[in-house]
Amino acid sequence: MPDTQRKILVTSALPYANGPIHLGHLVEYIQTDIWTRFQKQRGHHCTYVCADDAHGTPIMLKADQLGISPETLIQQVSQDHQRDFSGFMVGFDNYYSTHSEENKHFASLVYTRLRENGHISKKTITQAYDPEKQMFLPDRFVKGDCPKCGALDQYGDSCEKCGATYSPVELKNAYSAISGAKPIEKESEHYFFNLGDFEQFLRTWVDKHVQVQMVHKLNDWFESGLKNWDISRDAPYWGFEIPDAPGKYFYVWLDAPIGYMASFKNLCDKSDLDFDEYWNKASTTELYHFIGKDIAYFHTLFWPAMLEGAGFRKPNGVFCHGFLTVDGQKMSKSRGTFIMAETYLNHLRPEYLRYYFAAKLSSGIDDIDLNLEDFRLRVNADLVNKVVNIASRCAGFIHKLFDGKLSAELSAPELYQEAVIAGDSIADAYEKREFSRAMREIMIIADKANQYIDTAEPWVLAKQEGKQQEVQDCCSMGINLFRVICTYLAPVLPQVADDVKVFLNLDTLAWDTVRQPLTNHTVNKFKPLMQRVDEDKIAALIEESKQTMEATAAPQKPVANTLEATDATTPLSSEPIAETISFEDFAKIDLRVVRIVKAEHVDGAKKLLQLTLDLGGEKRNVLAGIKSAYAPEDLEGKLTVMVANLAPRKMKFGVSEGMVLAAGPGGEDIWILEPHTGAQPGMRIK
RNA sequence: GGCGAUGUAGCUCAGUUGGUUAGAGCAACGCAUUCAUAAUGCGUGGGUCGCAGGUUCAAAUCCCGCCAUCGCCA
Repeated sequence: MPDTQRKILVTSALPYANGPIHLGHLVEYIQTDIWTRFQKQRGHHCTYVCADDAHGTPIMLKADQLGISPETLIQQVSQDHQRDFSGFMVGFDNYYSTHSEENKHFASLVYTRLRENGHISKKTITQAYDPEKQMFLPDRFVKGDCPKCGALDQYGDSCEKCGATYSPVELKNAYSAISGAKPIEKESEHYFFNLGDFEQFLRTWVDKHVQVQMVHKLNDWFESGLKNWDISRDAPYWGFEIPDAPGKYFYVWLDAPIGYMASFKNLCDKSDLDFDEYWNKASTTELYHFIGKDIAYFHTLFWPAMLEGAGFRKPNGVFCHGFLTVDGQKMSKSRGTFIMAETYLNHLRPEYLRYYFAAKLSSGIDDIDLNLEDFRLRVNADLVNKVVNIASRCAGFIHKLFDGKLSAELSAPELYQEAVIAGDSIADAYEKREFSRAMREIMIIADKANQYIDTAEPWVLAKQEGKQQEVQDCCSMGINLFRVICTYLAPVLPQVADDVKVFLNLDTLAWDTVRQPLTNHTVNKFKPLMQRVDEDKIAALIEESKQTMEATAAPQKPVANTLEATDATTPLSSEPIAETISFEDFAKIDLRVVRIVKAEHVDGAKKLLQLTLDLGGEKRNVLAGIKSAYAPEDLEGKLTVMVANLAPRKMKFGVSEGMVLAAGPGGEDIWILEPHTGAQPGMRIK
């Protein structure tokens, strides 16, 4: 038991209830879960709550598309989410929903207190309105042509082609993404939370409660001025109606963080936890929120200001983490690296990923990369080859020669002591969320254990007369070190921890129990605790991810209620087949197979790559706008197709002598053509 | 375009307030070993610390510029 038992409430951000959990989400839940398990293992009273974020326009519309009620949708999604979390051994003490009585109560309570304290104001604003569907349209639900560059079919807030930002009313040929109708402008009175009232409070609060990297970013926001926050939405809206304001609903982001309170309240009603003890203004309990850096604004400004304004306690810390990339790039559906939690679990054990994330997570906000090859090698080397191996190589002797009984004394007490002392630094690393440091320090103990066994050579002693005691001693020593290591790894590897308890015949792996080594103690027969990550399983995972994404990509397009505009997203409808041409017209275009011998970045160019193409003798320089989709090194050596007789064109960054053929809407989604194997540079395509 | 973060060995990352020949794990290579899930141990090679300047007796570390990646904003 620790000297003083802390009371800690921990949350992860609430996942949005309109889609499945993927590996990107899991960085956060695994990080939080490890930290929570660590606190519990240390003897603190730690409670981990979460919930589905179940309100808002996207959910309303998705339910509509599917022809089900929002209640049914969020019910189903909640089940899927909880299945996935439990599959990854994320051990919430309570998992709830923002669509709940408790949340309605607290959202209203927070709001009315803010209003009573003068922090709510009203203002009439003009927004895009869908006359057919009779609802106001969020920016993302208005589509049309970019007013700057004319790119077709862009969202109402910004252009993906040229990056321009604008308001939906500026779009040319605007249409509602829901009904296809042309939006009109309409006025409505909105309710605002006066964030500006809290500037002084926030400036000092932020300094002490969020990571330094985040403070830099927050300073930006402070300098540009805190704007009042629009917290109301007009009916029809899927959410809670605002008290004394018929037809006005709380914006989803208002009641989402309040969901932390609601979930905890729900747990209090089922247990002996006291809500007020944790949430009263002067609470001495601790409150921490783990979130992604993308939602920092809500959690480091709006949320503490709301709590302050409504007379509740503020968090002790808001911990931001970075995003997940896979093999160095954003998760990509076409590459099969957009991996759903469920898909992962069809192929691989959750603890592999838990360990890998732990080995890479720090307290900072840097993105972390899941490099699949590194993942396999790292997990196999550390967990199986190093850690599990220790037990595996000692257990046989103990079991066969000594009937499972460990020696009465440690043969290398100083080494054992070293491992116990290392626990202080490891605990410090866990506490500070420096998980990568913790894993590194644990592996040093594992290395030392293997070195120890190598030096002791029990397999040699076992063959010698009168050395039985030494065999038992050194193997007992190995088992003892193994126990210490597994205790330190327990927050990361819950299943292994449970299995180790059975093997070692222990009923707890509480942190401090390692101070007392296992002597004269009988252990059970050893069973392999973990298999290596199989290369084929990873390949199968990627393959299934590709297929799943292809399968879901199609039906996700709104089949919806009406109108032609809904299928505007198919390639054929957004760009109809061009006018018929004669064969002679086609024959004028000289298409050739080429090899990309060199591909490099162009200084100063945002979209272009410079390609050196080999036509089988002749070389051409081509500037291609494919930088957003390809890294140069991925192209070199590959074959593709170019228009060889296109007139050279002078561009800002040089002359382009032709063009390569590619398809796709742009951005990451550009695919260049590649001939089947056998084609040779210079061959004409006809 | 503005702001911020990042850029260290093939891969993943450490590198405290500037201070000897820049570290670890994995991978590679050599040797040893066989108790262990072809595991382990010892050893070797491998780096213009993104590029180019500057400050300093001394720079991966501080300053300026540029490049790349990522994010936020207009």
